[in-house]
Amino acid sequence: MRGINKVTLIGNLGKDPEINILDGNVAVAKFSLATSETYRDKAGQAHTSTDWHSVVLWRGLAELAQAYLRKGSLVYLEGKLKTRHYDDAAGQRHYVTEIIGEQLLMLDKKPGEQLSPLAP
Amino acid sequence: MRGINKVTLIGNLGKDPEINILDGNVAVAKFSLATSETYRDKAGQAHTSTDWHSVVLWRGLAELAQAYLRKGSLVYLEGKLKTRHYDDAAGQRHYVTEIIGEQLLMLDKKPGEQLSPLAP
Amino acid sequence: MRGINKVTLIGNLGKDPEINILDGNVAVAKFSLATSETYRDKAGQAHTSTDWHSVVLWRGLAELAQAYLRKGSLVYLEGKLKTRHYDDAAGQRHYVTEIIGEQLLMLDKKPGEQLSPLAP
Amino acid sequence: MRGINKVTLIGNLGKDPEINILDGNVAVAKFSLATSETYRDKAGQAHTSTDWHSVVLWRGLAELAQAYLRKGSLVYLEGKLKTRHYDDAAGQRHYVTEIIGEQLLMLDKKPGEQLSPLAP
DNA sequence: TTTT
DNA sequence: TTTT
Repeated sequence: MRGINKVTLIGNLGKDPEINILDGNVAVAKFSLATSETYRDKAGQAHTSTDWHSVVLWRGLAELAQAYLRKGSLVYLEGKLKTRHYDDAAGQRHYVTEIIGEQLLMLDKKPGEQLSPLAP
Repeated sequence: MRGINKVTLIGNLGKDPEINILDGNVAVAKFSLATSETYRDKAGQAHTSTDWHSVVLWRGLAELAQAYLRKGSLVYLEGKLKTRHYDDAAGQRHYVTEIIGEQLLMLDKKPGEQLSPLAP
Repeated sequence: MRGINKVTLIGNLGKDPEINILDGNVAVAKFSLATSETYRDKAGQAHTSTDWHSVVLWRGLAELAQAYLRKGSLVYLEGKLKTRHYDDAAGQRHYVTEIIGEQLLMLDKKPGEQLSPLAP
Repeated sequence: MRGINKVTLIGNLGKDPEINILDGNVAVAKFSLATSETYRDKAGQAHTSTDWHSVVLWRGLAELAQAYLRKGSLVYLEGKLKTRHYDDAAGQRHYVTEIIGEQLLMLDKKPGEQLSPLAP
């Protein structure tokens, strides 16, 4: 049975994306994305709660991120959830859940806007 | 700025859900959900890849899970991503990403079907 | 500026799909899909409300529909909204909104299940 | 069987929203929303295709639209599809499909931005 | 016109 | 750990 594994986020980048070029000239971009929601407590007081998401983009989407995304950029992102694991020096297993991006929309890009280059 | 944090899954429970009743008679259900996709490699060979997701349901949805979901059940689940952390005995920080369910559809429930009780 | 145009439905076919083969051997399938929701009125009485959607599938998805979908089938469908128009004999313009399917999951397909052939 | 009926749009308003106040002081807002996508033809030429959607907002969301949305505004909208019908003077039945908004995000609102009042 |  |  096939299934559905889909994530939809609208939020802001916490930092500039980190770009790596792998063997075969394949680009990978990673960044944290913050999604915020506001809610009211029982006393009617408004609060903001923020969730952070680890995003990974491959190939063309990574190149888009390198060219157009910076700390603070507002994006729409669609992708799938993947959880991988590694074992630390003490032999403890760690799990890392990432969103592998499949569609990206830049929501605050001004046409022709000049961007500062990414730190190397 | 408010954002969007939304997950949509269709998949099968790996085991019976674990139910806990917290203070104030609040029910919580946890289970792993498998989403599978099939793809073809360069040789045209079909492969199945499965992702596992940690799902948490609260209150009414947890009671639904207790009453109607079992190992193997096929469900549609909508929710939001939350990542929490804890420090292990060696002082290493671990991150855990869960999907907090907000809408649930049972896709293989037969009307009047008799379910085995959950293990205590 | 690019945008997002996405529809997600889970529901049942009202009738068998209608299949047409166009020039160039391109298959098109059309069917109505019912999505139901239950709600409670102010008196606590449960009601069911049903919406009907016009679905259009092209090529491979149309062939899937021909082979595996029948009246009553339960499906997950993802697609985009398209509104087209035509003028009737009295010169009045009519608008028709359809969902062009992009992803289809059969949710009640039994493996190896034998299906009655579609009426010609 | 309950189902899923969900629409997700990101696009721009074609005109200022039309606001009506019904009996019981219930606000309704209506507007057309354009979603655009770019694609390349076989010759590699880029084209833009636009779809128009009829959006209806009720109560609090209608008041939000009145206060903050204008022609050209960029919004994220989630809602459900509803198709209603009416018969014209010639006795022909017309169908109208609308998106009943359930969640709205303003994607280009500057904090404190001054908006021109809606035409009465 | 579907389904529970 | 699921399912087809």
